[in-house]
Amino acid sequence: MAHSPAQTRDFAAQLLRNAGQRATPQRITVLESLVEAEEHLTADQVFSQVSDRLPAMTLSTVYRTLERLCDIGLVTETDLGEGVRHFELLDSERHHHLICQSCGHMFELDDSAVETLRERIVRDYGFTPRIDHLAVFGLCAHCQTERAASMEPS
Amino acid sequence: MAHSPAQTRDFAAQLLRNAGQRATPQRITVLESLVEAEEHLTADQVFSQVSDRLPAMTLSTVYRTLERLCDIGLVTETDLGEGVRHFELLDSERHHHLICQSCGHMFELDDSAVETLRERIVRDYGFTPRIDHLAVFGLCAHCQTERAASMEPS
DNA sequence: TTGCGTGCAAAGCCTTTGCAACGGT
DNA sequence: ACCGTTGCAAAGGCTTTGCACGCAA
Repeated sequence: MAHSPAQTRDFAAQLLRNAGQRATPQRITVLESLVEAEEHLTADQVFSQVSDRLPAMTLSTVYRTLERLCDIGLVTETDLGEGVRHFELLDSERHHHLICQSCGHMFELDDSAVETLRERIVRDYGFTPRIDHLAVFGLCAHCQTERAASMEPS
Repeated sequence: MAHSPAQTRDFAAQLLRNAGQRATPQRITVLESLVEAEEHLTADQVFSQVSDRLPAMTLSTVYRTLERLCDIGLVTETDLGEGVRHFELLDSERHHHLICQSCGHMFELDDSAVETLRERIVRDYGFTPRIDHLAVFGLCAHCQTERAASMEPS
């Protein structure tokens, strides 16, 4: 299932060149770290990952690279409401998150749940939504029963 | 339809006291400005509004007040993806936004479009979502046709 | 009176930017 | 060789925090 390191690097370099971008080691490695992560990372997390292989890497380059990757549609940016942006590879496997405001736990939300919303927006508003990564806040089942219990003093 | 200034102030003070909070002029005026705005404001916008009436007001008090108001459920926080947080009164009139990534224009999205999503999350995940204010990015009808046109050179 | 809330100022974080050196193509 | 990229360092914008005074209850 997984690719060998070399394969991933070549793959990343190809993606860049196909998009008409220069395939610099920095860009390749940033992309590589997102491919390997298979989940959303903050700029800082990308930076630590990449630093291991490119000691001279800087945070500003990470930001500039991530911005570029978003521009060419290889990466999406999501705000999980923590005051930090998250970045992830934009592949066909869209997924979303349910975030419990009480315990902070995160659950994956299947994209099929969002499909209806997407269709209605297109149909009713002629707007093409780009719902790549939704973050929905609320209360998880566990915290919900817990909260209900604390309200029954008897 | 609209309330008189005095009514709004009393209303705001009541809301605070009912929630077990001290009704200080600062808090009342922040709440008041959100009631009058009838839309989402940034902390800074609230600050300018309130400053007119309370010259000694500070931004940090605005932030502390807004945080408190969110905690007690009177206000919601939304991230419209501009690196700034927006706050608004949480009343029954939920509304959402479609934001065009090309022209930046914002359209209102009716809450009914989100109802299905809300129901599915409850049904399939036992999670109680709090979708008070959704921001959906994408392309508006206008920019869409424009983009399509620019891709037909003939 | 008794804390909680506020003003002020400073710090903290994440992110962006200017500029000269560097390195893909 | 050329022009886009990078490293470095500094600035920038939004938000939070410590502390002593002031005020709602």
